[in-house]
Amino acid sequence: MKVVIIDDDKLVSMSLKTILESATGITVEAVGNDGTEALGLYEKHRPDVLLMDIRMEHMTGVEAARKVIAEYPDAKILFLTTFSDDEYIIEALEIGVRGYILKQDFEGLIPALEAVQQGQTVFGGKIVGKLPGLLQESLSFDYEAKGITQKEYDIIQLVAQGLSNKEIAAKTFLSEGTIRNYLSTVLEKLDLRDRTQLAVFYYQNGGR
Amino acid sequence: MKVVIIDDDKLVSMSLKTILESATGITVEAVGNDGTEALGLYEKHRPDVLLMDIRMEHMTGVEAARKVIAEYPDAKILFLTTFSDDEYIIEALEIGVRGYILKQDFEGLIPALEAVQQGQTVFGGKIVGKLPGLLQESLSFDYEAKGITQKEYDIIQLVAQGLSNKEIAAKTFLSEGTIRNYLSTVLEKLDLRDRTQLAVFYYQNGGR
DNA sequence: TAAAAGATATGACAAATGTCACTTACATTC
DNA sequence: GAATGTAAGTGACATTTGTCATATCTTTTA
Repeated sequence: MKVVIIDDDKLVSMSLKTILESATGITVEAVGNDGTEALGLYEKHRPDVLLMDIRMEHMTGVEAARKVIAEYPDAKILFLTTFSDDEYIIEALEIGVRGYILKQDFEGLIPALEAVQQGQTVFGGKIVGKLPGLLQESLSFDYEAKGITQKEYDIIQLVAQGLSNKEIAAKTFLSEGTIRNYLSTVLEKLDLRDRTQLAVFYYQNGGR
Repeated sequence: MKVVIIDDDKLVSMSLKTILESATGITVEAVGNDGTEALGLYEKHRPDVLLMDIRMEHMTGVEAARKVIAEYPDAKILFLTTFSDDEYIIEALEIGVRGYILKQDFEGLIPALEAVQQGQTVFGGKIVGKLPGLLQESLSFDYEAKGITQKEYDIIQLVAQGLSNKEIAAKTFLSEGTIRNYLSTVLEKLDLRDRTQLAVFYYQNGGR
C-alpha cells in the first residue's frame, strides 16, 4: 500500500512515517508539510491513501482535500484529527473523505489505513457519536447577528412550537399586544411575512 | 483477536470462519445461527468483536445487538449487511454499533475487524453516502396512513414553504376558497389548529 | 339509469394576525 | 434634573385565516 502523509508538524509526520514503514506492505511515498502540497504530491505518487492533518497553517486539510477530490473523485483521504476539530468534520464528510482518525491512536492507524484502502470509511473513537449533534449545529443560524434579542428569540421558539399569540402571552406573562409587537419586529428583522414563514425559517435553519 | 460469528445462513458463517481463521491473530470462538444466541455466546466467550448478520429469521441483528449492548455497553459489534438493509441502519447506529460491512466484501473484512477492535467505527462501501438521506427518512411521517390524499399533501408542502392561501391558489390553479377548504380538512385529519402548526408538524416529522 | 362519491367553488362569518401610532414606566446617561 | 433609551402596553385598522353550509359538475358505483 502506498501512502502520502501531509502534516505541518514535522514531529508528527516523521513519527507516522516511522510507524507506517515498520509495518509490512506499507510504503510512505512522500511527506508534505502544507496543504498546498497535497494535490501535487497526490498527482505525482498516486497513493492508495492520502493521510492528512485536518488543521494546518496555510491551507486547511479540508480545502486541500476538496482540491484533490475535485481532480480525483476516487481519492481515498484519511484525516488526522484531534478532539477539537469538530468544526471541520461535517464539511469534510460532505466532500467525501474516507475517514477521521485521532492522532493519538497509533494502534488504530494501520487497520484504519487498510480498511480505507479496501474502500471502507473509518471513524476513530467517539466521533460517530458526535455526528448527529454536529449535523444540526452546522446548519444553525446566527440570530444574534441579525440583531435578534434574547426575548425575541424566546418568542421565535414559541411560535416555532405552533403557539398562538394568546398562548405565548400567557406563557410569558406579557400582554397579547406586546407579543404582537415583538413578533412584528422579528418579522421585519428576518425579512419574513408571517408567523408561518417564521416557523419555516426556524426549522430550515437548524431548529428542531 | 477473538471473534464470535452469528449468521443464519450457515454457508455464510462457515465461509467467514474459514476466511478469518486463515488470518494470523484471529480466533473464531463460536458460530451461532440465530439472533437469540447472540447474548449467550457473547457472555460465554467475551469476544473482542461480535460479527453478526443484520437480517435474520427469529430475531434481527438489531434486536440482538440491543440486548448485548444493554448488558455490555462496550461490546464491539460489527454488522454484516447487504445493500437492501437500509431500514435497519439508522436504528443500529443509535444503539451504538461499531460498523457495517458488506457481506460481499471479503478483502475488507479483516482490516475492518482490526479497526473495530481498536475502537474505531467502520462503514463499508457507499454506506456513509446514504446516511444523510436515511437519517431523514427515519423520521418521516406516513401521511397516507392518516388519510391524506396526494393533493392535500401538495398543499401541505406549499404551506410548509411559507406560502399564503392566495399564493397557493395561484400556483395550483385552484381558487383561494378551495385551498382553504383543503387546508381545513388537512388540519382536522392531523388534529392541528392552524397553518403554523402544520408547518411545525411537517418539519418535526421529516420534512426539509 | 339513478345514486353516491369526489372535486371545485362560493359566500358569510368570527377569530387571529400583523402594522402602526401612541402612551406609560423605569433605568441609564449626560 | 433633563434627556435618552428600553420594556411593556393600548387601541384601531385592514388582512388573512379557518369553518361551515351549500352549490355545481364529473366520475364511479350499484
